Amino acid sequence: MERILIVEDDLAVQRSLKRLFEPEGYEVDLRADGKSALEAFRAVPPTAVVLDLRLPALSGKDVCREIKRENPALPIVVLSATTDVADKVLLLELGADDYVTKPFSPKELLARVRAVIRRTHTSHAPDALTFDAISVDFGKMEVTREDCPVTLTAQEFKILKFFVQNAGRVISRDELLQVLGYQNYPSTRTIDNHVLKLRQKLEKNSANPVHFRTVHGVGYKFVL
Amino acid sequence: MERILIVEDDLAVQRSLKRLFEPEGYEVDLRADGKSALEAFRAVPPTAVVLDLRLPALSGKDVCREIKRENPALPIVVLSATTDVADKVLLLELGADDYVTKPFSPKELLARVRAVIRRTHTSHAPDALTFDAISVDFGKMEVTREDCPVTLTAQEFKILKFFVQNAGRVISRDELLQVLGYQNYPSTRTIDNHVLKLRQKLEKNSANPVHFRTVHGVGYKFVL
DNA sequence: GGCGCTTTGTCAGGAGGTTGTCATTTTGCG
DNA sequence: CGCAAAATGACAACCTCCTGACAAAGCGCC
Repeated sequence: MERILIVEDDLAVQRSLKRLFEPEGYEVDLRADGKSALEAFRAVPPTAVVLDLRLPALSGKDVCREIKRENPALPIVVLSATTDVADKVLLLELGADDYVTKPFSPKELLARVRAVIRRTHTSHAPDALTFDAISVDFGKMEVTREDCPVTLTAQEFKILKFFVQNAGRVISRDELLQVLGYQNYPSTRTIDNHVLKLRQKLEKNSANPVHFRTVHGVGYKFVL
Repeated sequence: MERILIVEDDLAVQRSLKRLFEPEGYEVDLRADGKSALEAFRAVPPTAVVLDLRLPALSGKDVCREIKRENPALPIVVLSATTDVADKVLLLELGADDYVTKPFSPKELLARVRAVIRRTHTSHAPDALTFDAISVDFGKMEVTREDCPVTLTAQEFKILKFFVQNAGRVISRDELLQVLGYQNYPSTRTIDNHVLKLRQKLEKNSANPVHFRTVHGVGYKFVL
């Protein structure tokens, strides 16, 4: 499902945003300051970001610039308290994709977030990736191995996608659980099972995995 | 063959743009002022427009606005002499799809033009389409199956159209709700029903759908 | 190397969520 | 009012994913 990272320090606004997005089927990740927002963004890249400009610890502008630097494709909608045109210009310069001025209508915010998501979704061409004899198409959610279609479940696909996006890096189980949208962790066996399935479906010899390596005591690492 | 309408009054830049696009297989239509640009645009709609901001006769802004008014889907890339951000904001508000500031790198301009073309191409469907024994005419809103006319309701047709336009891609129910013009209310059961109808009307065996596939936990995918 | 503890691999149910389908109600429109 | 289309609700069928148990493997310590 789609994750929205909401960065907003006012608790009342936080709550109302949560109430706005969750019933619409979005998963909401609430952060109150810029530092923790960046952490959350790095841990699990969300589908879109809703960013308040006035923030403690790290200004919204810095957060915006930093997120765009690391992931230019990730859409950001800024909540701006002022209607000052200079601000808007600045934001677009920083790379924000859209902005809504406070006080904002919930419907409008929702519409704008959806718009930026769709914009990036459709313009984000069917990016695919091939390695070994395996090719992965993220838009179609299709995977083939030696030209044979392999069916992956939604969760398996999420994990594979995260692996591919973070190829080479060691990834903890906790991180993978977050990818699946958990905060209160289910048993650690869960991840193992998913990795098992991925190995069975994608590795030549699932007993001797080449791509989905286990890093004992830490987690997993996807290579190539 | 893809046509690029280039609106640029500087003859030297004209020449270099021509030399940039023609070797890439584009047909180039050069215009030096806004008035003649609009004439050209109305005579033969190009695939994309490259528009200089500073123009005689009619300002680039007006041309941009006018073209977008008549054909919102036509992508426009603006050449802006100034790096003034106020201009950029204005352009995006006028409906420009992208902008490049002078002096620009030819490679970058080419890339951006290609990007906007691809963006619109993927969402622009042909007027008619045939698959299996089914043919769909979007202009006439007619569908036939094995030469028998099939009647679809307005909503069913909208969904079918979106499916066809995004063939192969996995589509969430939320996205489909947006297609029907909703921001929120209807339950996701509604989508299921519409898909059910489409399957009953178009699939050979609606119990084993070939074209309207369900992607468990995610949404649907239309193939072929 | 051998022992024991911890971590991971693997499997088989079962709970819980998701979807297909139908009947029914509500909406929209002339 | 009457009709058609759309939305809702209910239920069953299905699929996933989680859990828990056990086996296997890795690591540290002697």
